[in-house]
Amino acid sequence: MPELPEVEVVRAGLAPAVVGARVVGVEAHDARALTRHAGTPAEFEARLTGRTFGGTARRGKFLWLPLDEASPAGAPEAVMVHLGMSGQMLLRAAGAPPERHERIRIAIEHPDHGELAVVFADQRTFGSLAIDALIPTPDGRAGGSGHDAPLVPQQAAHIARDPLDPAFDDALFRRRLVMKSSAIKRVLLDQTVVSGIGNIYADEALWAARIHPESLARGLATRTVNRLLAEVRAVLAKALAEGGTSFDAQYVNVNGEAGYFAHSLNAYGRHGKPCPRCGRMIVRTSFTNRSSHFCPFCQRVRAVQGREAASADH
DNA sequence: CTTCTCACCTGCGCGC
DNA sequence: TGCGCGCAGGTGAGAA
Repeated sequence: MPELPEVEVVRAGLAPAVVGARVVGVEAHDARALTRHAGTPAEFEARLTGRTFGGTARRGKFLWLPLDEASPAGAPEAVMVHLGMSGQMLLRAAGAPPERHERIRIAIEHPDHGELAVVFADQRTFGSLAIDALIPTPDGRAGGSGHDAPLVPQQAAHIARDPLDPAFDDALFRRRLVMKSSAIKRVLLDQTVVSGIGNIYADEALWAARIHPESLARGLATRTVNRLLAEVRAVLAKALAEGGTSFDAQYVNVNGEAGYFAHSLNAYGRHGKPCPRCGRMIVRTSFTNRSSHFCPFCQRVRAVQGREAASADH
């Protein structure tokens, strides 16, 4: 369940069960679920057992659970989680039967809630867990949402802050857009420019801002970029409030429940159906091994290559 | 340097 | 029923 709202639903769901809980057992069934982890599955199990979770944090689509105790070398660490395309973090009763596509099970003991199982299940195995070092943020601000520490996992340090992060720098985002000679949709999906946006919310935000996905990023007027950023925030916040987007049982919260934002989609997956704004057909085009969905009438290409330099400053 | 393609996987729904 | 094909919410190594 991969974009920002879905990952945030998972983070918020894990927090009450995990913070303050001690790991009493780890079973890593599948080494593919540890592709981001430097050691072996056995080493992961041994290193995590006995540790205590001190919080939950998220930046973009990266989620991490800081550990109370430092590493033997004295460095702060966290369990880093990336859900990939199909990962799930599920909370289950201790000893619950194996989930479909279960890859890793972490048995925990919480002072208030007793024994529980945290299960990482993942059909396509693009997601993974890792024990990763926490390093200081360059700006000294909190590393992500949900936790105050100015630390971020090494593996997530190259990712930009997400648009719902209070420390997100709008002016920096605008400056970086002006330097990009790519289509705006490609830039929205570039996690080093702005994190948390994936294929669904990119299409939704571009539809809401009435911007063609192939518009040249550096050709957008400042007011257009500001409108886009506002729509990105609006669609992410609304999707979060509705529990995320679920098309099937794949994308669920920690209790296995689907979100209902799929009912609020205006463009994504709606090709051949009328645009909710103008009534003309939404189209689908192929885009980097995936699809873009947009309204060709509401979303025109304005920023034509070769003309953008003259009109970029507003 | 920047930009872009492709591999990494499993499973589902569709047309034949 | 079965089979092949296209498609799916992401990422990052390596090529251009």
